[in-house]
Amino acid sequence: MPELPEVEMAKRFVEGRALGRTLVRLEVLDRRMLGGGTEDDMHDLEGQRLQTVERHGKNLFLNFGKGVLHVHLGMSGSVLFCKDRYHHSSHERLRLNLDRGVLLLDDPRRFGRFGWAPSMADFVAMKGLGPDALTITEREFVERLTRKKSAIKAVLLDQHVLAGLGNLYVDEVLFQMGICPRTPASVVPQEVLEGLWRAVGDVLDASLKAETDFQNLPRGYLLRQREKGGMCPRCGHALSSTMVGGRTTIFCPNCQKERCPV
DNA sequence: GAGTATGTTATATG
DNA sequence: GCATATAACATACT
Repeated sequence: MPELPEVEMAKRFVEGRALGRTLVRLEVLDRRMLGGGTEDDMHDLEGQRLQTVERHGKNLFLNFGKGVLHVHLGMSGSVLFCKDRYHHSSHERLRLNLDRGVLLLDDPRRFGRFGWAPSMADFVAMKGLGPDALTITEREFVERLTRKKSAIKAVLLDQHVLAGLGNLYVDEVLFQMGICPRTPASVVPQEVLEGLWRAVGDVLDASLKAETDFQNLPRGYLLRQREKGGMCPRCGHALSSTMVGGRTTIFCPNCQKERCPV
């Protein structure tokens, strides 16, 4: 589920239910998922009020004043809320008992992480994350991509370059721009990189507008076809599947052959 | 059983 | 240091 738009939805969800609420008791239900900080650090947040909720890339931060609770949803994580404190979900890993209601982190595959950090900025610096994909400037985007020799898909997936895009949305923006996923970033002309920057913003905005439901995306989006193994929404050619940067990559061999080294 | 999966990190190799 | 590939993590689903 979680790339940038899904995490942004989770942020809004938490804001709507828990902003201003006091964390009465925190329960770590799976220590294997502990990321930064110690369990004691997390318990120090008890008694504090949730002041703000922030996001950087795919990372979510609940700011309790005395530091932030960091959450990464991994491949299968989701945030749930229940009014009833006796309610349990099938794969809950972290439980935040509030003065009204309970926030749960549910994650079947346990690829997610949670922990404590002094602030979002500290966490981002410590991990060396690139700028957030939704707020990066055109200039910075071009600067960060233009000298990379790796396949452009691998560069866009690298959270140290740009934080927030995952496998599905990278395929989408490359499709929108007609760029072959294997093209080295360094051979993409500057004006095309500028267009790509715009495509990143447009695709993320469209996904948020669709509330991350692919079927609600505009016609002409690759994400609507991905499951069906179907046809290019632009030219009708059969979509291809290949591996780039170790990930399954769906693309249209007809629309995305510009400078393709394959 | 095999193959696949929206993520990240460690490790090995050139 | 960079680029690339691979495995590992843990679980669910087809």
